[in-house]
Amino acid sequence: MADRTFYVTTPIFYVNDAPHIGHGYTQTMGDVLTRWHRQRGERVWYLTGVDEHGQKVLRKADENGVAPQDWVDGLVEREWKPMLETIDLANDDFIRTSEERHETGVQAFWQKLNDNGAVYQGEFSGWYSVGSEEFVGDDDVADGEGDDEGHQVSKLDGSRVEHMTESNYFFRLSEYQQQLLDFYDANPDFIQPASARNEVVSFVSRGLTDLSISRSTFDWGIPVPWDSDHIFYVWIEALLNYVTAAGYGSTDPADAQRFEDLWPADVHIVGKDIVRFHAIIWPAMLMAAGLPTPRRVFAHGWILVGGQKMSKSKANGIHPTQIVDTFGSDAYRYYFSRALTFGNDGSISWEDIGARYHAELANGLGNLASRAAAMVGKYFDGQLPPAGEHGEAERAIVDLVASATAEADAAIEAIAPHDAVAAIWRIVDGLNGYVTEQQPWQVAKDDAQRERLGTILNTTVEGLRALAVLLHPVMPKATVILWDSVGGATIGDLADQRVADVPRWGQVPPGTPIVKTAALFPRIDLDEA
RNA sequence: GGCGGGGUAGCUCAGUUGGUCAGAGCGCACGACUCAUAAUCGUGAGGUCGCGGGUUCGAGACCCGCCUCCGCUACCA
Repeated sequence: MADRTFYVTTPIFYVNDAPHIGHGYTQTMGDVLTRWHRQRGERVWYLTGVDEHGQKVLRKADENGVAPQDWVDGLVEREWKPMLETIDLANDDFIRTSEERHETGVQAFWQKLNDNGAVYQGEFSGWYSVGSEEFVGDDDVADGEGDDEGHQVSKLDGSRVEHMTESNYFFRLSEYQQQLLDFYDANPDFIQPASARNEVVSFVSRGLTDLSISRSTFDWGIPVPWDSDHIFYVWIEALLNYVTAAGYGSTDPADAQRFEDLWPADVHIVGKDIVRFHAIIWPAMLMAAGLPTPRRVFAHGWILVGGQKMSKSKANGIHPTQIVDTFGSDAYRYYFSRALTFGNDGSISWEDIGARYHAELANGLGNLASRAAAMVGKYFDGQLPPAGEHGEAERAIVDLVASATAEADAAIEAIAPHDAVAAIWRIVDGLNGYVTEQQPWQVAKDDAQRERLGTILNTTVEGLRALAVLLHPVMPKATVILWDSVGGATIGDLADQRVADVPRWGQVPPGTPIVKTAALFPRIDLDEA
């Protein structure tokens, strides 16, 4: 039992666009992780949210002729919050960077750094587009052609840019190079997987330059408290969501208490494109503020989309809804947990989702639940028979559940949900094999083997009981149905079941009604889907 | 250009420190069974582990070269 809360975050996603498959993936993995920890009996806090400031949002709002706050309000309500429902996320908090709690915390944080000398005023120079009134990144500048021959232009909107210098504030990031390297050295697991860690270490080893933290050319952001002409550079305030959401900077004692309990975060789940911000800038900021650094930053890979059906609807990505509408949220969550190695790139395809849905969920787990309930119904009037003495086959199942549970738990600890699901699936396969080999339908023909028949079905139902608990973090909905089907109500709420108790046999009392429910994962005609 | 990660059965991928490591799942073929969502179980075919050298008694796994894919190489997020 943890003495403090297990705190997990996703990145806060930039609300420039609608969510796509990658966002859903990150959130789902964090959800599986945190749900599992809850079932270990730990206190858990799972944070996700959105990043709403910055030039791109402002530009998008301008293009649509609305105020930036109205623009993000619409997107968040219309797209981002509904997605949490779509993929069945059990997040504890959802932070928006335009919220007051965030602004307050950000200003308190940077005021502190300004006070202790970690910030100074300097010159920032870069390509500036007078037309669109913004600085343009070096990569977004190109040689002009035609009328713009001899000038540099912005690739974003084609407007001419000129090299300009403005006064703004800097964070003394360069002073943290050695401290960071020492930190990585002392905490080899801070950045995972190793490939991400290597990139970060080599990057920092090459030297760091100070970081510009404010902008004065536009105003969609959080004001710098000591200079109202400036707002904070979006990244430098967005990162702070992890602490502001946890209560940092609030004057309410309850928030201070909450922050004490939550911080430092146990895991920041991030995409590998933003590792640098989380593994370099973020810890340096925290060091400067005298706050503890997060325990782990875990970078997951890219999802590559193949197959016909999916690429057809590509545009700027695939919306999770497309998958959920056809296969359901459980299957969606299962697929991403199982089919991709968390931390590596992986490919998905509509065909593969369909194949795994049928082979693993419908034929594997769903059919197992179905055949078990059907036999208890047929041979024992739907009441769970008591188990007689366990034979070798039963002992093998009991051992299998124990070892698979331990293996899955260790995999979650290592942030390898794909391994956890694979371990749990050994139980599904083991039970299907057990039922087939024990041939209860044959045993049923012999009245003298009534007890033996009961033992087989009792063991199968107990196995399903274990599966319901172990798979609950991955498939919250289907497992509740399964739990009810195997009489879990006589034990308690599924969410209250502990991982550590899973291997304990004989939890469902004999006589408990075993109900054959509608198919957990009905077969789907994909030609029509 | 520099740094880093890949290229393993039709497909998606596992393969710590070199010696049952040539594997899994899916797909396919054949067989068994009928409780079940035309589901389940068993058996089998299939690969010169990107290419060429080298080290070693022995190399997907170590070294060198090459081909190819991808990521990073900071202030759009």
